[in-house]
Amino acid sequence: MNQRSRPKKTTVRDVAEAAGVSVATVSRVLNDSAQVAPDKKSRVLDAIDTLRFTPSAAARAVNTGRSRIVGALIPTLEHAIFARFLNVLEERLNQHELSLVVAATRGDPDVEVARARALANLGIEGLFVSGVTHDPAFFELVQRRDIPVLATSYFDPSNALPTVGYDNAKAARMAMDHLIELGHKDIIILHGPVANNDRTAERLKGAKSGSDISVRTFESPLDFTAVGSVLENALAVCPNATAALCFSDVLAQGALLHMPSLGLAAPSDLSVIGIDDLPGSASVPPGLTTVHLPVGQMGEHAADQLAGWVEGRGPAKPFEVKPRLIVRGSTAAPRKK
Amino acid sequence: MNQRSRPKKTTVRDVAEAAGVSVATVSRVLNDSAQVAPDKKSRVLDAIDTLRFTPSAAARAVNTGRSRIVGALIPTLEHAIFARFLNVLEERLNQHELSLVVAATRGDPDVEVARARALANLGIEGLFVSGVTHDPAFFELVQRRDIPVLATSYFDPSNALPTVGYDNAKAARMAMDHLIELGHKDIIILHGPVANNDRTAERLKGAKSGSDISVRTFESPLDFTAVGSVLENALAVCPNATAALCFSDVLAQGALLHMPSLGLAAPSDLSVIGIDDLPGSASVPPGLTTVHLPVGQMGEHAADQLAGWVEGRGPAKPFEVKPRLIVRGSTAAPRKK
DNA sequence: AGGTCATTTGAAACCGGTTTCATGCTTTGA
DNA sequence: TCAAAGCATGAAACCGGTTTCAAATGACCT
Repeated sequence: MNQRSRPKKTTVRDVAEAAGVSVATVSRVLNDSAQVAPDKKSRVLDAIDTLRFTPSAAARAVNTGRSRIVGALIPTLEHAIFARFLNVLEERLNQHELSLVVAATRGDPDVEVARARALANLGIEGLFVSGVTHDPAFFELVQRRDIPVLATSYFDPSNALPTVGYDNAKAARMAMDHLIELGHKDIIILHGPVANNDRTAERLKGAKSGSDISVRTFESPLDFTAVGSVLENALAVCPNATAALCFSDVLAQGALLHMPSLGLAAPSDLSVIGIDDLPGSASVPPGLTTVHLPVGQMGEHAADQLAGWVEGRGPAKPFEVKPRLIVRGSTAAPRKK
Repeated sequence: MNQRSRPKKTTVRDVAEAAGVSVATVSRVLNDSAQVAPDKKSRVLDAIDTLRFTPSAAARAVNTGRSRIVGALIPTLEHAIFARFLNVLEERLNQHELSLVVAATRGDPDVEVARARALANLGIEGLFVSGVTHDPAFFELVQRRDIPVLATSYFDPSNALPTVGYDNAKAARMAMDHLIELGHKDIIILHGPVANNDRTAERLKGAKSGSDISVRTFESPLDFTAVGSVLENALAVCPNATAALCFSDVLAQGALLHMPSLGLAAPSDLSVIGIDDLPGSASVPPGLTTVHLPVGQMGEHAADQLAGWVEGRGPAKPFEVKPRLIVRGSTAAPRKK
């Protein structure tokens, strides 16, 4: 009752017969797992070639207990910052001969659990997630199934989950300090959705700590267009604000693009600073000052760490990638009023 | 010699023993594959629960011959258009209980073959690729391994590969026609890398056909920043150009952002039109006129078609999603000279 | 009561690989 | 020269599920 008429795959037994050896020997040449006499080896290789034999990954996985697949739970592929991370992650995992299966969670904890379960059922050996805050059902699942989990886009060496990423509070703090050093005293913060997003929460904490500047925060969808009206509203509430700290370059770029229609110029009327450093941030006039998040580096280390973990070289060690302030044209000292 | 001390997984036999039934019965409740008496069924369910049993996907795959994994070969995750496509694709595949493993090819045919091989070795049941042009080794591989392949971002019902996507020539033609209708007669084309990219090649064909307007084409990296100097150079070569057709919104946005520094305003000095309709294209002043490519719809159909194929419901049927012109502020009739 | 038929059920074979273990053959060393 | 050690090899067990097949049970009918 096969769906596609399966043309009875050729197996190791076929190869063994064709080469006149035992299946054990075939398996040995398949994995270089032991010495086999040169002549037999080449006979096996020939048989493999002429029979167009390709070993079944599933059958191998049954024996070895290894699927060589890891999963990544990503809030959304649509944000360029995740796409860049994934790009590097996939490439690096490939070097470890691991495959990456992705699942988007839409930032919804329930979806995350559902997707995690699907990945677990698939037999993933390890899992990447964003941040350290997750549904209890998620933690129960991965613990029950004994799945190594690595948290990214977050750094906290004391967390139960090993983290590879940046300190979000510090990143926000860096942006804040830059504005303060320039002399800004009335600063508004534009941030993305904070629900179920510990990265945003950390940034808020970081921005508000370490100085006595009082800030007003405004939430905006992570969307170039939507930020326009949010910014307009924010400036209505805080007419004396001289600087806007945006927790994502998406928001910052959106702000810069919409300011002209509000009769505002950056940085003279309003300094704008972002976090991420997306491609394009350098190009949006007058050039977006931002805190660069080294997601490429993060991807490499995350891949290496999880690979090491699933290879049995011990649990992943937390690793911090350092954000870096990039000053461009969109920030300056506030104009004397 | 296990890496992680594997705590001898619990198996169907354990469950069978605990529930006092045979393994066959356990398998039956696992798959709802046949009637089993309610009391036995619940005993099995209980045993599964208390033993925290989770079936091995690999073992199942060995018997059924189905891995429930499909692959996607993507030039790069970094381009927003692919990210949007993947997002929808993944979600839709999930509804078919298929998992998606992604591999980036960097637009390099050799990398593509290598990645395809890795995916095949993984045991994927089907594969998405971009466009219909690929290395001979690629075609040999997928044919040899009998892997259903669906080409996306491309539509050509007569191609050997089933295609789900848009007609690239038509999309470019639509943009061109819009400019011509506005009265433009001197048009420059900015396009991304054409090597190993049949989508770009098709767009070039489409843009050049159907009218006697002569165009000059310029290649630019798909990069917000790089396009600035390419545009500058293009305008030096074609000082009388009144419109720029960009084969990707990335290029078009980049052009719009750099024009002020060249002393140019859109659309009065130069009309600019793109293809893609990225998020943000509406926000870049004066609003980018572009040809919307419905990649979300493409993702849904691609997922449905490939799912149907691997479920044995016959090969995928070509499906066209229709590009649509979206007129915003960046195009207008040429100024009288 | 006896026969037919549909429904549950478990023993055992099977899927396609890997791994163990005993065997026979070749070296090496005293 | 003969025992001890080393090596390549194949038979068979095994991994953790699914599926076949025949037996057992029970319902239905004349």
